[in-house]
Amino acid sequence: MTDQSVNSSMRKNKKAKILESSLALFSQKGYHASTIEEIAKAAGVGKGSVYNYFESKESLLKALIFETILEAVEWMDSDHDGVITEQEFFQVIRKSKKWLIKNRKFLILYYSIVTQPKVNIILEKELWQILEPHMKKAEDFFRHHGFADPVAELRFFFAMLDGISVNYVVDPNNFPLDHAVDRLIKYYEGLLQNDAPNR
Amino acid sequence: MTDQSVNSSMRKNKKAKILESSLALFSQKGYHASTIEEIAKAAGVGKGSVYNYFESKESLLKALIFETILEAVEWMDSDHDGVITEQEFFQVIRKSKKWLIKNRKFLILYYSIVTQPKVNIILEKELWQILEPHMKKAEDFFRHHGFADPVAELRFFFAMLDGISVNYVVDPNNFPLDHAVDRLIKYYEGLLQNDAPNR
Amino acid sequence: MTDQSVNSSMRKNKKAKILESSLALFSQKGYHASTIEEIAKAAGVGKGSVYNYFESKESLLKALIFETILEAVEWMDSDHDGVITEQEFFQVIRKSKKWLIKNRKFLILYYSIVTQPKVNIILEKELWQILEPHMKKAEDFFRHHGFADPVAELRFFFAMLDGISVNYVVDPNNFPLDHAVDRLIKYYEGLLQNDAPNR
Amino acid sequence: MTDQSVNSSMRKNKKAKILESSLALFSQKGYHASTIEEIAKAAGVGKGSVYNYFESKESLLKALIFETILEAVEWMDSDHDGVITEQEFFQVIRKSKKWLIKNRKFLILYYSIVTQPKVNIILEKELWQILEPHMKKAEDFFRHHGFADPVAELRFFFAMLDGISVNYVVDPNNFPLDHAVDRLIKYYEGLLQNDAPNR
DNA sequence: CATGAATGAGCGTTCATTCAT
DNA sequence: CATGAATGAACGCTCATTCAT
Repeated sequence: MTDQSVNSSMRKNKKAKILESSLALFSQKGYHASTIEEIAKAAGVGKGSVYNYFESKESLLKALIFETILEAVEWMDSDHDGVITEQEFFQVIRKSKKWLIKNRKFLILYYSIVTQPKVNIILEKELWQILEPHMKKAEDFFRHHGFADPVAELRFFFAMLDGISVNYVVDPNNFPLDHAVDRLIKYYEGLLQNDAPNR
Repeated sequence: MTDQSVNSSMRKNKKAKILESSLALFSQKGYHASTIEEIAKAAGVGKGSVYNYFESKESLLKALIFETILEAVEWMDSDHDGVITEQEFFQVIRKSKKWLIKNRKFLILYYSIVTQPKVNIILEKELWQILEPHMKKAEDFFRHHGFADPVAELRFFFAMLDGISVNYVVDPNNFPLDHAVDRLIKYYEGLLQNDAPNR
Repeated sequence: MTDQSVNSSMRKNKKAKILESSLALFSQKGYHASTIEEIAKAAGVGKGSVYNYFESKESLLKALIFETILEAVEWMDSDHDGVITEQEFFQVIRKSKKWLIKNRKFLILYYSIVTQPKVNIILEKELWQILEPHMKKAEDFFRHHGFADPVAELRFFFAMLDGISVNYVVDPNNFPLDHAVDRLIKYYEGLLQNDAPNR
Repeated sequence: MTDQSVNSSMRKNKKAKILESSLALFSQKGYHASTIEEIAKAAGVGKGSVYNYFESKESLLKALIFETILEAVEWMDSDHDGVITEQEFFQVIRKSKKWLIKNRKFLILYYSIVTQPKVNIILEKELWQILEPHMKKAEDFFRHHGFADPVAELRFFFAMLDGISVNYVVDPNNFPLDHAVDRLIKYYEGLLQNDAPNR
């Protein structure tokens, strides 16, 4: 057992603890309803300390989101060769499921933020810079498989993932996640093997 | 119709104006970030007047949501015979698209609310009472078409709708709504016509 | 049975009803905590009507107080000959007791008002004009009975009455009103019959 | 003592300053008519600071009342032997006078509060717990002096004190406090020395 | 006169942020 | 860096008062 694996609350650094407790609170009560004092208390630090690590409540939110997004991108994109194979495509879906389960709290927060235009605009630009290269690769994947409109195809694909995702995070105990992911995989298996029609 | 009844701004009654402006603001800035004063000003009424029509900010939110949900249910469920035919099923999808476009603001609000557990709990129970009978009918539809797990099937179906919905409302200018709806329709056409495999 | 004796709520005029219900509410919840709307509702009239009879909430309060004070003065001072006899003096005490019981609500209000300097100043002057002549007569009573400082004597006498009064109105069920009034009467009987010492 | 500890206005701690200024305002304008902002300003602190020391305006009021009551009980009851002698009884009266003068503001507030049933109920129970043991002792005093109804006797005694008290605090410049206290003392001297009649 | 919808000043309270220690 | 007392802008909400009907 390495030193880092010692249980969370024991010796994580303060910044990480603050991120952790703010994620827990934001996802549970919402961003506005969570106070800096609660976050600090949950992180086991003083209220003022939060401001030693983050400029403001809003920048804490941003940091939280980017941290997880970057982590996710990293995690998904294990192969950096710039091309997505069919095998990798289905791999991503399966990985998504695991990631979804692990990052439920984050996703709740993410969807509640992303649905607020005023807030969304702030994130949008920066997020896009991170995600764009990966999107391009995914577009190419659909393009190379002969889809007439790979951009639309990609957005539809993400819509399906979002649909599953949002339903799972909101109701993790009842939503049939396995069933849904299976359906999605079967769907794209059919679509990709198929000769032409749906493209 | 007397002269006084043609008063200023289109003579919509105040309650309706308040609902309208609060929907606009809630969907744009979020529930918490919108203030009663803004809502009142946008509705062209005094701050205190809001409280002549709604008990509190929260009850205004609730009213807003239930009003639209009930309208939607009514609108979707034109045929009250208790059974959904295949034709009606595809009809619902097509109607959904129109409703989505018309109720974009509402949906933004809805998704931002539904992803906040604390708030969600308040709505959940009451909403469920309204929606349950319709869900049962939809379940029966899948059951009668030979699906092994109609409940899961239904949730998957709604996940797909949610996926399209949430992507459209967040980015209406770029999301390929028609493409996505077409894909969805084709998918279910395949699934329903098919002899067995996917069920 | 005369026409006026028909039960209160039946055909009292509106002004009287408003005075009645405001007294009930003011004494129960306090002046500030009672709203015009409550008063109006309790009086069975519209909110706006209160303003047809009284200029403001404050003037309603004033009217309430002066009305009862004048009534009380009238009631106490049945004999207008300008002189208080010993018999009349004890009569007043006994009458006070009855009045106390009848006007408990008023007295609660009165004491809560009189203990607020800012408010009290408003009343003080006007009240004094009403009460002064009667006070003079009472002073003379003590003076004629040989008290060295009739003004102080009078104030002490009223302090005793106030003491009994405030204790009774605050706790009418437990305060031994009869006992207290008896003590007071005996005390003054002793004082007045006595030859000299206490004066 | 460091230099910083001699800060501005006498370095009374903030909580004490807030209590002081709220007492001044409550007694002058009444509880409801005094605002937190005024209190804060008078105490030389920010509005928000009041809430660092007191949960709410109401709890500030309660703190104010209990603080003084407890102090008073302590002050009056110097001898804790559980028995009141005749000498101590008269001592209490004389002490009361001094306390009255010192705590005029408090008493104005106290009487204005105690005459509002709704508010009174909140205090009543807690106050009673503090005062009860002392009342019992006073009851015993009257009992041991042969009074037929010591409970009533005690209440009458407090009524007399209240009468003097309320008249003094409302009109401290004109009310003949010394005269009244003398009268009261003489009265009880007579009553206690006397053989029997009045008991 | 009677009414109650409309109003906005003003309240108690919250909370992100600052800063002296 | 760490802290939490101090702050005041800003909020939701109340209610005395007005006024069109």
